[in-house]
Amino acid sequence: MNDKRHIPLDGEKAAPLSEGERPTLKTIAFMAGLGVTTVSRALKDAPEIGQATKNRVQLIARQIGYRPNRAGVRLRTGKTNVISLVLNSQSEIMGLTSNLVYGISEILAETPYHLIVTPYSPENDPMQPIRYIFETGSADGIIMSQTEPSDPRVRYLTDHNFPFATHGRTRMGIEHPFHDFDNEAYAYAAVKSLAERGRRRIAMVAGPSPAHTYYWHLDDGFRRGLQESGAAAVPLDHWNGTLSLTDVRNLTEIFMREPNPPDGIICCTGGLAVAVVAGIEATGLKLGRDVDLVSKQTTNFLQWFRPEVIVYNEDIRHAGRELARAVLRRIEGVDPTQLQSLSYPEADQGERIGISSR
Amino acid sequence: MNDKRHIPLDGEKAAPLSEGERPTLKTIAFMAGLGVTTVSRALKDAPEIGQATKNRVQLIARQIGYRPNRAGVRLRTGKTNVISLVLNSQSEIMGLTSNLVYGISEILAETPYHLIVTPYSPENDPMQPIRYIFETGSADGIIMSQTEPSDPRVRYLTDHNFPFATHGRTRMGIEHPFHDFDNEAYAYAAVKSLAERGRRRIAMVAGPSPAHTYYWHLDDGFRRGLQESGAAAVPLDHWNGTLSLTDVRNLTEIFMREPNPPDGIICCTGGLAVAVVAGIEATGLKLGRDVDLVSKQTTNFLQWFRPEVIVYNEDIRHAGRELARAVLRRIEGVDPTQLQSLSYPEADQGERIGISSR
DNA sequence: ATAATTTTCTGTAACGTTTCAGATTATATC
DNA sequence: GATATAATCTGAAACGTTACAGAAAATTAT
Repeated sequence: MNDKRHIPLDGEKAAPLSEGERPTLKTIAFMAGLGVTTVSRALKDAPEIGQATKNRVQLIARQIGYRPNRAGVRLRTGKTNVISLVLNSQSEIMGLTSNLVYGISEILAETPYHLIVTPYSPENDPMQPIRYIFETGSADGIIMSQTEPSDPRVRYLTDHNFPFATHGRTRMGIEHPFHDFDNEAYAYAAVKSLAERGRRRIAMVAGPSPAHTYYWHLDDGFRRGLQESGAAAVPLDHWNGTLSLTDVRNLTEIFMREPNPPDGIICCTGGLAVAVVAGIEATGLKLGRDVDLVSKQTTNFLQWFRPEVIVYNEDIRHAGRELARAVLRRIEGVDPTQLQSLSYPEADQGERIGISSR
Repeated sequence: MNDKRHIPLDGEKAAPLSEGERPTLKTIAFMAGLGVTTVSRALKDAPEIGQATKNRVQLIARQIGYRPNRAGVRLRTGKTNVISLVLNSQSEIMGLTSNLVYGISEILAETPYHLIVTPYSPENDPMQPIRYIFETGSADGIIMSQTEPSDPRVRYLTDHNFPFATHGRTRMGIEHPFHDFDNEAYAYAAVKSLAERGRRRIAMVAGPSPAHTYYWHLDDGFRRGLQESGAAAVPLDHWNGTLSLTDVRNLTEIFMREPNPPDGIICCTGGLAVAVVAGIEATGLKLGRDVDLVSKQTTNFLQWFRPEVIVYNEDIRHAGRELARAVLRRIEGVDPTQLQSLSYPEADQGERIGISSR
């Protein structure tokens, strides 16, 4: 079979005398005595290239450490091999950004994709980075967080058929890839664990964001839990959307001094829990005795802070992995309904590891 | 002057009938009745283009929302307009990654640069991502952390004259751009504040990384502080390099139970402080009474944890900004010695804001 | 008015890749 | 042995940009 090599005559093709230069298809073509087209196809295992040739070309490519020029591919095909992570640079739940980044990177590391991080400050329009990426075609897919029940970004990208995945769900009748923590299940479990401890008057500090979808899931789970356990909800009025932790602490203090304070509180982030604990303790009440606190955390630290806090963990790194897988598969054309996943609250085992000290 | 427009004849040039397509130089050239070369130059204010033409071209470009195609520029010029942030995905000091990213992004937002994040897992060779970026030319500059006193990455990039900036200094006789927190000043200030409170036997938990440069700076400041204040160092033997926080807690407990325990401890990260406090309290000793603790933190949370801890802040977002500015200027050819900066410990004001609750 | 000079503009080529439409060679068919 | 068919391979063109060398027009000098 095709054993005769095509020996190139001297000067038949411009010899790429590239010493130290990065090898290109031309380099390989020259070395193999083939055309660049053939090489290009051989490297991607095209069926119209002979097996022997493919092996030969691939061997050469491997030997000289050929790596396709991203700009060349991108210019010709429009494929960027980039995933863009778009997030709000303000609202940092402890370790959220880093773990998302690391989780996504774990998946992308085995692909040709690079990860571009595109933060936007809260005073800017959240649509702006989205439009930019779409209009300039600077990524093949987008991962975004801070999802809202009716999210214009989701509408825009869906309308334009641009691959994306959201951290969090929407409620707008559009099927799209997402990964979400099951906050309904969390709030439900939280109520149950309080009820188990005999707590009957329960309040939930759901974070200052009824704008975000998770608020409603929490609320659903909260209600379901109350219903089943027969405990009463203690409403937190006037806790508007833009509270600092200090505000939360002070409000908690006022709140706990009112007649009939709650004996169980549910927090949706570790940050809130810290502030709420400070407020509780300012009134002289004692955690675990007078009042129990359940909190979700994304980084193992509440146990160090107050071991009495009942903790559920949300694994953000896992979310990052799921989101990365989802966009990649969406880019491949997989149906959005196949790319929706939830993760569930993990009751903390009380292990005191996790905040890396390095 | 030059008022006569060059009116293109019908069909003189291939009319780019691009409806909905992204505008390119060709589009503008067609609209302006000019050559693409002229347009290209007009957009970058080249001196050989008439002022009137420049204005006209720039107006058109603005109107139709022209944005240069990154792949085109990159292929032609080799300029990627990308900065790569290379970091260890394991060693996460609270909020370090996110704040670095946000700080860098703040600066890059006003430039054409994008930020690619390239984490590497600790089991991989730290040189690998560096080589990849250099060999594939996938960025114009690198920002990296986890700097070591004799850092092979610094040597490699310097040898290859590739722009970079490090978070942390080296001690290898190479002048390179860096930004660093003045750990010497911090350790010194920490000793002084302990001495002020009458503490005489001081130990330092400098983190498990004598491999990293900052360890030595801490040590320098520690010694200087002791010398000036006449306090004694309590050595921490057998605290080897890979301790979990639980290990730290347990070691602290053992340590504090030995005869003549320290009455002042200095921690170099908030994570360590948490574990050390837990160890101290396990022995029944009381913070602020029996022993004082000074810690550095990169996120406001120690005050919430134990208000007794004496806190100094390290502003990582600021570090990100400085590092971004440094690489950018290095890319422009500015001398490395001009691109070295330090930031100084800020004694905490005790404000209880900073952990965003959103 | 003509030549010399400056100013302003232009087409071509190249960066590295893939797609298209063929071209060449080998193999099978009659 | 000629022809059809399949299997391999190929050059040219294009993606959008910039560098180069040069052309055309306007201005100045003679």
